[in-house]
Parts: sequence; C-alpha cells; structure tokens
Amino acid sequence: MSKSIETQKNAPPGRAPRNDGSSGGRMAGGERRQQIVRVAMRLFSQRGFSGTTTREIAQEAGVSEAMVFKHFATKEDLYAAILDHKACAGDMGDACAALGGAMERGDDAAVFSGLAQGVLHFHEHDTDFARLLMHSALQGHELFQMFWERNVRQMARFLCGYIRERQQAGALRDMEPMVIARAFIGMTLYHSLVNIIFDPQRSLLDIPNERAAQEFTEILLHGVATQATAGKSITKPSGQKKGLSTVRQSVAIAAKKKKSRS
Amino acid sequence: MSKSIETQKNAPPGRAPRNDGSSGGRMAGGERRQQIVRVAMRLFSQRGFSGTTTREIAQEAGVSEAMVFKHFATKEDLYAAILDHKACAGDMGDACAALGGAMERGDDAAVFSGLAQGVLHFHEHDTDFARLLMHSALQGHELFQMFWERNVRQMARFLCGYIRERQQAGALRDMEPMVIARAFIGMTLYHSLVNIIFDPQRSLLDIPNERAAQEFTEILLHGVATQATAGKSITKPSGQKKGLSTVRQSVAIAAKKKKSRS
DNA sequence: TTTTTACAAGTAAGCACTTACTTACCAGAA
DNA sequence: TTCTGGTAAGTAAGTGCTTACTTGTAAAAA
Repeated sequence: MSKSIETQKNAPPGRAPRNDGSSGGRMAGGERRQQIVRVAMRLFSQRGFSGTTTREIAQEAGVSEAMVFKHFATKEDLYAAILDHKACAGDMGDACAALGGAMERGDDAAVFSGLAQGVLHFHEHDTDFARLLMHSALQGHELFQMFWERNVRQMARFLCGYIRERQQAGALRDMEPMVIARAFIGMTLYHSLVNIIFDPQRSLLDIPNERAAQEFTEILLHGVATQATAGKSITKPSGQKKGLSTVRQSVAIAAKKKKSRS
Repeated sequence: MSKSIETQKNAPPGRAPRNDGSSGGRMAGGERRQQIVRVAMRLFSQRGFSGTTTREIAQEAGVSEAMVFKHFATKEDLYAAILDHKACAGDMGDACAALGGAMERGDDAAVFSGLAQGVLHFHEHDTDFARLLMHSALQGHELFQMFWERNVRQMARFLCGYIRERQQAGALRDMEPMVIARAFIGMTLYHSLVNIIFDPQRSLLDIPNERAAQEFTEILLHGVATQATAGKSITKPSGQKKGLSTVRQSVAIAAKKKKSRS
C-alpha cells in the first residue's frame, strides 16, 4: 500500500471541515488537488486528452482555471499525474498473492477463475481508469507503456510460469504457454472491454463476473467439444489436424530452447 | 519525409503532366476526395479525432485547407464519411460465405479457425481502420454503434446459431452459446489488439496469424487440460460445478425458445 | 465561354496558460 | 480576548496562439 505523496501533510487541525468542495468554498491544497485529479480522470476517460479542455476540468471541479495550473504546471502534467498514480497503485502483486493457495494445491480452475475475477472486478469498479488506459494506449503515451510493462506483461509472464509448471506436472497439455495465457487473458479482457466500452447495455450477453470467470475457465481447461468428439479429434489425424500437431511439436521444441527467458 | 506518398494512380491522360497530386496540381474531384479520406483516416487513427487538425490533413494530402472543406462541409462530416464508407464496405457476409463449406461438413475446427483468420487478417492489413474504430468506440460515436450492430453483433449471432446447431448435433457441449462465442472472439480480437495497439513490437508473443487461429481453435474445442485431468474434472460434480450447470440448464431452455434460425 | 479545382488570406471562436489582484485562514503579539 | 501580518487558496480578465471554417480570386479543364 504505497500511500505516495498526496495530501497527508497539511492536516486540518481539529477545525470544522467547512467544505466538501463540490462547489465554491475553500479547501486544503491536497484535497483540492485530489479532487481535480478525480474530475480530470473522469473527463479524460470520457472525451480523451485533447477532447477535454482545462476550462471544463476547472468548471467541474468548482474552481477557476488558474487553480488547475496552480497544482499542475501543464495539462500534460495533470494527465501524467493520473496515469502515474494509478499505474503504480495497481500492484498486481496482491492479486497474484491471493492465488498462492490455489496454485500450491494445483487447483487450476481456482487459479484461472480467480485471476479472471480479479481482472473483471478491477475493470468494473474502475471503469474510468480502464477507459483512460485505452485512450493512452491508442495515443501511445509513454505512461501506458509503463503500465503495460508493470502489470499486463508481468501478469502474462507470471501466468506462463504457472502454466509451464503444470505442464511439467502433466496436468496441462504441451502447448506454448504464452499462447494459452494470451487466449485466457484475451477472453477475459475482451469481455471487460465489451462491457465497458463496446456494448455497455450488454445487449448480447449479460452475466455476472463470477459466472463469466468460471465459464471462461471451464472453456480454457476443457474446451467446448463433447468428450466423444474431443477424443476422436485428438487421436484421429485428419489432414488439417495433422498439420496442426506438426506445428505444435516444433513449437514445443522451440519453447524448450527459449526457456532461458524468465 | 512528410512528402505525401499517396496519389500514385490517377493516370494523367496523355495530357500536360503538370500534376502528380503530391503538391499543387489538379485532380478530378472524386479522386481528390478519396485521397483526403485516406489521409484523414491515417491521421485520425494515429492521433484521434480532436487530436488531428484539418490543417494537418490538408498538408499531408498536398492541398489547402479550403479544399478539405470543399469536399466535406465539416470535420465531423469527414470523420463520418470514413467510418460510414468502411463500416458498410466490411460486409462480413463474404467471410461467413467462405465458411459455408466447412459448416455443412460440421468441421468445427475449420469454421472457428477460418473465422479467426478472417478477423486477424482483416485487422492486420487495415490497421488504421482498426485503430480508428477503437477511437470511435471510446468516443461513443454513433457510427461505431452502427459498425457494432452490422458487423460484430451479426458475427456473434451467426456464430451462436452455428454453435447451437452443433450442440443439438451433440458435437459441442451444452453451454450458453454466446459465452462460447465471446470467449472465442475474445481470444482472437484481443490478440489483434495486442498486435496493433498494446504491443506492436510483439515482445511477448510473435506468431503468424494462421498459427494463432489454429491454436485458439484448438484451445476452444479441446481445452488445455490433459485428458486424464479433463475427464476427472468433467465427471466429478463439485459444489461449484453444480451451481454452474443449473444456470446452464435454464439458459438452454431459454435458448430453445429463441431458436428462429434454421 | 462556363464549370470546376484550386489557394492565399482571411475571421471568429476556442485553446492552454498567465497576470494582477482579492479573500480566507491562522499563529502569535498586544 | 482581540488585533495583525504572513501566506495559501482563490479568481477575473487577460495573452498570444491555434482552430475550424469562409471568402474572393485565379486559372486549368470542358
């Protein structure tokens, strides 16, 4: 829990709070700063960086434009402050730690399902930040790169490590672990994107996060083919299937060579 | 390097050369219009709508700003023209038609793999449009809504129909078809998004589209668990599983009522 | 000739950011 | 307690620059 910088300092000494800041009135510097950040995040996430004016931010925060520039030297600085603060906050370590037990038990369903639920819940209860991230990704902002490195990439590698272990234990099939990781993160993250951005009315599919996580896990682990078909399909080498398994074998070999990558 | 590339085509018909279109010179109205659209799409996709100026567009197209407004009454009109043109062009009917053979044969692997390849190739060779779509989705532009209705939603419903058929034929397990469709489209589309936007250097995973399509299909149909594990997990009814299947049954009933597609 | 394609040179509005000034708050001297 | 001065929180009204969009005019094509 890094309660970095921000506020803390100028403690209001036992005085009447006086002011919720929603409009007009005076506020302690730190609080006002936080409020501006909150408002700015909402607006940036809705309209994008260049689609949001500093005047709008000031207006919604109930202060004059000059106040915004008292706290942040430039508009870009304000943007960076948001991404910076949030990117560092989301640690991803907590999420992984919560899965520790399931991992040691080798309970794959719990591991994958827990991971998916973590991601889905995070996005659901911080929609603004998720949208902001998409904006900054499209914009190619360097702070998105940072977020990608610190969170997504880390998670993918972590998941890969677990998958490799389980493959060696014989519980998972011998496929390129990163492909499996991408498939699962893909189902989950895409589902979030649809819920948040593409189809917030959920006109196509409207299920609670827990169930989505379970179903995706079920699909990842066991597939959607019936067992009869599954067995047939795996053992029987049709033309196309043969091609596939050849590819897969060469991949497995390549993967072993590449093992140095941590 | 800012010299606009574009222009090549429009054969000057044995006339005074005069014009390569790159700067100055005359062009037939329709061609110039198309060129402006092409340039605008590239810029909008890179910097977003409000991040792109009409001056930049004119400059890159090798004309004056006034020309842009001769062809498009407003900047918004230009934006709409792009989305409109492309959204209507991508028919999704072709893609589905190409899968017809595989569908009649009941070759699930070919159907899913073909679909994934279609999507992956489309995004790869029209990266600008994919990025533009993301921008317009975030912006909540009405033309994205249209694209979603006409393409993504249609594809999802189509896929659902196929999945239902195959479930009734006993080839696929009895899960909510839309969940399966979302899972598969999710793997595929997320993979595209990573390649195009999040990690264009492909630092985590760099495989050709054909292989990605095959591997995702394999995962969807058969899962990643080994068969021993798979059998155990499917037959053994844990508490969680029971709850899940109850939900699934009610869904299946609802699905039967809805069945209009033949 | 007329029509179409083009652009230089605008204009008014909007933008990020600044300046010069006012107000609220609180510690400590009277 | 009551003054009082230092300072942080606040603003109205700019600054100069950029933006989307226009106008008037020239010239190539038909």
